Amino acid sequence: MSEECYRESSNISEIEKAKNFISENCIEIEKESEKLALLSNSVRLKIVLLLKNFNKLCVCDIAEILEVNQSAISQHLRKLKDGGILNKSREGLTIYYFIDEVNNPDLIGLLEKIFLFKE
Amino acid sequence: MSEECYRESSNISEIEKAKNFISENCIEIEKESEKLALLSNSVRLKIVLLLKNFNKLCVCDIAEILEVNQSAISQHLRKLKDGGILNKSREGLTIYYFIDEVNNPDLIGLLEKIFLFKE
DNA sequence: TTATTATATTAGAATATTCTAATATAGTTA
DNA sequence: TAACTATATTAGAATATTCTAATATAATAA
Repeated sequence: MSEECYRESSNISEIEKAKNFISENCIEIEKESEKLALLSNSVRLKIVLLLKNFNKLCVCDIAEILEVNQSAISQHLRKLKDGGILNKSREGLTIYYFIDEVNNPDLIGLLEKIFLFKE
Repeated sequence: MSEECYRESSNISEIEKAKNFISENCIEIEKESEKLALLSNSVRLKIVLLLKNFNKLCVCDIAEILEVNQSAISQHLRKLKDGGILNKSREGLTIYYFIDEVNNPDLIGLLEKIFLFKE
């Protein structure tokens, strides 16, 4: 697929540099886009922000706070956990979710960068 | 939809606080999740990173660099522009896209926060 | 004017996401 | 043990996203 235009390309070498930049960072970029996709759903973003502010919460509390049903919340939590953003711990029947800060050393800072509002 | 569990809720007032937090910030959270959605597609994320590093690029250069066809690139660029992340300028036949830094004062910093690699 | 070039738009197919409803699982309690 | 509670899983409907192919638009050049 040759998409190049015919105009005197101002900078063939710039394009080469750009191609190298992409091929060198492609895998990391794709990984990052997947993490961003986890945060790009507003329910999931709310869950992560809640856990940032309230430390840990159980499934049914999250469902009540967000007024979203338990099955949907469970499915979102699973995605966040599979994506390495959250972890969970059991206390009897109750399962608490929390941000996996070990796996995401920059997440809190990132969220603060995204959200300039103060809580 | 009452999703609350019957266990002695450790902290009714915490849940109230959490509900207030969500309702106070709901609109901003939804807006941010839409911005994150723009960056959560790997082709669009690559476009933004390219424009961060190479200042401005035309549609066909981007298509060539990313090896994605022109129509798809145009459609992604439109989304990024509609979302306020990019702007464009025409020079003859060629249309250059660039990051709208006025509208996104924190975007560059955010991208640097996301990508710890150095280019 | 006509042809050419770069970009934009559109329709629709293929795919992915998210929710609901139903059911399963696994601790807990009687 | 059986009943109950919190959470997880599943199937599938509704919706959204992304790409391809075809075509349109707009600036330029002949």
